[in-house]
Amino acid sequence: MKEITSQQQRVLDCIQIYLKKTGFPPTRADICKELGFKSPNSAETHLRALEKKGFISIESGASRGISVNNQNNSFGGDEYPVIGLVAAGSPTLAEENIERTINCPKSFFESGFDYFLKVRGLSMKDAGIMEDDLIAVKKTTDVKNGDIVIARLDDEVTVKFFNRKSSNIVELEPANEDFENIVINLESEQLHIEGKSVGLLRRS
Amino acid sequence: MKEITSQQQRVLDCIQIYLKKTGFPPTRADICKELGFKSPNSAETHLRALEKKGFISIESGASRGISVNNQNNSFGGDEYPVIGLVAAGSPTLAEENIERTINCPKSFFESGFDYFLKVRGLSMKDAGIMEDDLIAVKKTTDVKNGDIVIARLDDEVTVKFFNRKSSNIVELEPANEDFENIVINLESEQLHIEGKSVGLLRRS
DNA sequence: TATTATACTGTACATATATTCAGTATTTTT
DNA sequence: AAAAATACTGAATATATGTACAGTATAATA
Repeated sequence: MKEITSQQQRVLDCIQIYLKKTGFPPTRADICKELGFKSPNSAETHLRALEKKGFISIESGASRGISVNNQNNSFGGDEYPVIGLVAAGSPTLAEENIERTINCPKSFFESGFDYFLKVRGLSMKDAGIMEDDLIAVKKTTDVKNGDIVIARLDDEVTVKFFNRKSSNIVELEPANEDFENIVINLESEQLHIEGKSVGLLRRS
Repeated sequence: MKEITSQQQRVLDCIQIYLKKTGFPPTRADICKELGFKSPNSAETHLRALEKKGFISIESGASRGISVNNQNNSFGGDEYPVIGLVAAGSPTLAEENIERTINCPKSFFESGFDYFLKVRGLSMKDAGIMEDDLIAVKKTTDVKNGDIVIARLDDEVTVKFFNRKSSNIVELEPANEDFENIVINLESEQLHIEGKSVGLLRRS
C-alpha cells in the first residue's frame, strides 16, 4: 500500500462518508459535486490512483462499482486476530500465533486497533486486567507515561504501565503489589514497544 | 413494518449477500441472475414491495440506489443501549436511562446479551471490573452461585457475586475488601435479579 | 533533462441501469 | 365475488454512468 496524497485522501473520505450516508457508493459525478470538481474525469483519475495504490477496488463497467478495500465495511465488522501472550517471542501477526479471530466493528475502540492480545497472569490485576482478558492493541510506538503498553524485552513480552523517568530510563510498572517494577536503562538494554492498550474485552 | 413474504426475504437476503461480497448494492439484473428471474421487472416489483414495507429504501433514478434500512440483521451489528448505573431506580431500558448506544455484533458475547451497564464505583475491582467499564448484561433470573449479577434491592442497583446460602438466604458479595457482603433474607426482603454479566467492555 | 505522477477542465459516447407498459396467473383480502 | 397483492415474462426506452480522448499545468522522480 503506497502513500496516499491529501487529495486522494479527500476522495477516499468522500466515498466513505457517502457510503455511510446513503448505503451505496458514489458516482464520479457525485464525488465531483461533493468536492467541487468540474469534470468527472477528475474523480476518475483519483479513483484510478486509489485503485492502483490498493485503497479501493473498482468493478469495471459497473455503476457505483467502488468498494473500499481496507477493513471498514460499514455493513459488517472485521476479523481481528487474537494473539496469545507467549512468554518468549514477540506477538507478531504471523499465522502460527493467531489463536482465532473475532468479528468486531473497526471503530469499536476509539483510536482504532490492530489485534487482540490474550492476557496471561495477573500482573495488571489492579488495573482491572485479568487472566484471559483480551486487550485491544494499537500498534504504535507513540506512548505516554501512564499508558498501558505491550513491551518486549529481549524475547519476553509483557503488559505494563509505561513510565519514562529520564531520557535513558524507562520503568515498566505492574498493577499488582506482588510484582516489581522493571527498570530499563535504554543505553544498555533493548526495549521494544509493540503497541498500547486502547481497550479491553472480557467474555465470561 | 408489515410481514415479509418468503420470496421478498430471498430478495432481501440476496441484496445483503451481494453487498457483503462486492461492497455495493446489486442492480435489478444482478438480482435476477442470482435468483433465476428472467425479467428485470421481477426484481423491480419485489424491490418496490420491500420499500413499501420499510425494509429497504430506493433512491429514484440512481443506479444501485438500494439501501437496507434495518441494521439488525446477521450481516451487521446491532445497536445496544448503554445504561448508567444509577443509585436509585432500576436499570430499565426506558429512553431516559439510555446514555448512548454501541454498535456491536449480536454474537459478541457468548450467550447473547441485552444491554451494556456502565459501572460506578470499585466494589468489584478484584474481579477486574473498574469504574466506567461496560458490563454486557443478559436479562435473566437464572443465575448460579459465583455469577456476577445485576441485583436490585428496593431501589438500589448493584453488581455483585451471587451466592445462595440456603433456600431463603442469598449473599451478594463484592470483590473488594473495603466492602462488605450483603446478606438478604428472602422472607423479609425483596431481591430482584435484573440479569447477569456475560462480558465486559472497556474503552480507554 | 526527460519522464512520471499529480491535479485538474471539457467534450463525447457507448452501455449499464432504472423504470414504464403490456400481459398472464395464483393467492389473499375485502 | 370483486379487488388487491403476489409473482412472474418480455419488450422498450430515457437517462444515469463509466470511460476514453484531448488539453493544460505543476511537482516529484530518475
